[in-house]
Amino acid sequence: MTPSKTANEFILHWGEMGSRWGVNRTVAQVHALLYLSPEPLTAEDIAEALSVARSNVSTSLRELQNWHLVQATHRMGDRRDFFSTSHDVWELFLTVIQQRLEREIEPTIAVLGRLAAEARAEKQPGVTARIASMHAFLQELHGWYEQMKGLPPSTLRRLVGLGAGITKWLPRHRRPKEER
Amino acid sequence: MTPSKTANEFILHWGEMGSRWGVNRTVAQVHALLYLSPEPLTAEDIAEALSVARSNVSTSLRELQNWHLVQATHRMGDRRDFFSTSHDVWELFLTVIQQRLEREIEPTIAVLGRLAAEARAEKQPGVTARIASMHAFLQELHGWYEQMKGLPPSTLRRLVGLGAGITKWLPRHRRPKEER
DNA sequence: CTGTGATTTCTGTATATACTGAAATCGCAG
DNA sequence: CTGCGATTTCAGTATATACAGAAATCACAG
Repeated sequence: MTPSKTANEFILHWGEMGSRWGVNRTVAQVHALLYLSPEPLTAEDIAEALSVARSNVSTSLRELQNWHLVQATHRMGDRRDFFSTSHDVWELFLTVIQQRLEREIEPTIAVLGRLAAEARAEKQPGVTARIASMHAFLQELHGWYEQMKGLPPSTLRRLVGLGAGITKWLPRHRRPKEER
Repeated sequence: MTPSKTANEFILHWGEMGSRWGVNRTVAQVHALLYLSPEPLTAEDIAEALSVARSNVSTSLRELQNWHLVQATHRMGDRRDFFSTSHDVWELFLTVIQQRLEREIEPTIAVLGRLAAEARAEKQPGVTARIASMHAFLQELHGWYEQMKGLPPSTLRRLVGLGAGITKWLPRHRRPKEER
């Protein structure tokens, strides 16, 4: 299972991208390999294709499974695990967003809520205001995502396709409801 | 300029978040400190507040300036640089998005375009299709952003505020319940 | 020019993380 | 139970990156 030259370049680039976004290079490479592969691969296939230790692949696969990006499947009469990932880019994207929200954004929102209260108690109006702004911003973004993820994928794609064009369909600007 | 206990917690959390997203911890902390500070700070103020070497602050500030997140200002009769960042969270967010697009997504789109062509030339239909899907996806997302960034901030906020509610305004397309 | 404070650059070191290879564990067949 | 392939865990090592402190540079006042 030696990837072609092109596949290899893709995998290397993806690994590079991963590490820039806080994802372990090998983890990203494993995912890229599975994404390109037409059929599920064993851990050993992967180790060989990427020239990394078997144990390293094992860890990376577990990580990818925890992120719900990779699934293990089985074959009759074969005790090995076969790993695969979705080929639907939108699905992958939404999974990553979902996970990063759950693991990082939601806890951060909780912390900021607490810190805003603390700053208020400490009578630090400036700090309070800025922490609260950040808190409100993340909540807003989170709420937006929560609504979006409920939409059928086709609608989602359509919205992205429209781009700024959606403004055409909006009713004339009413004063936005400002809450405290 | 010793930050209060709450401010400190905010800064530490932000540093932690930064490193999860591929941003140097100190860089993120410096930005967090400036975000909370009511007025511009000197590099020395920052080094003291964060207990890091002056040189480290210098490097981090340069990085933040390259990202257009921090600006240097000056005061009459004072040779030192004073550094500040916007207190507008939306503005900060859009700046980060813009920069990451320019530095990472756009180059990636270019690479994927080339790789898709290569794979096609190599007669690898499966690989070609998957690289092309990824390429198309990133282009779509990029195009969407390009259109969105042209909108006035007020419209942008309004769209986020609407969330999935926008679908209510879309013409001629099957959607759950309700009619426009 | 010279001196001085501010700032940056540079080099070596520390630290966090990734990674390997070996050992331990698992799960099943015989 | 025993043996064996598959997988995971673990401990030590390697590597990449962050960081400190010293040296160099800069900018300007006198």
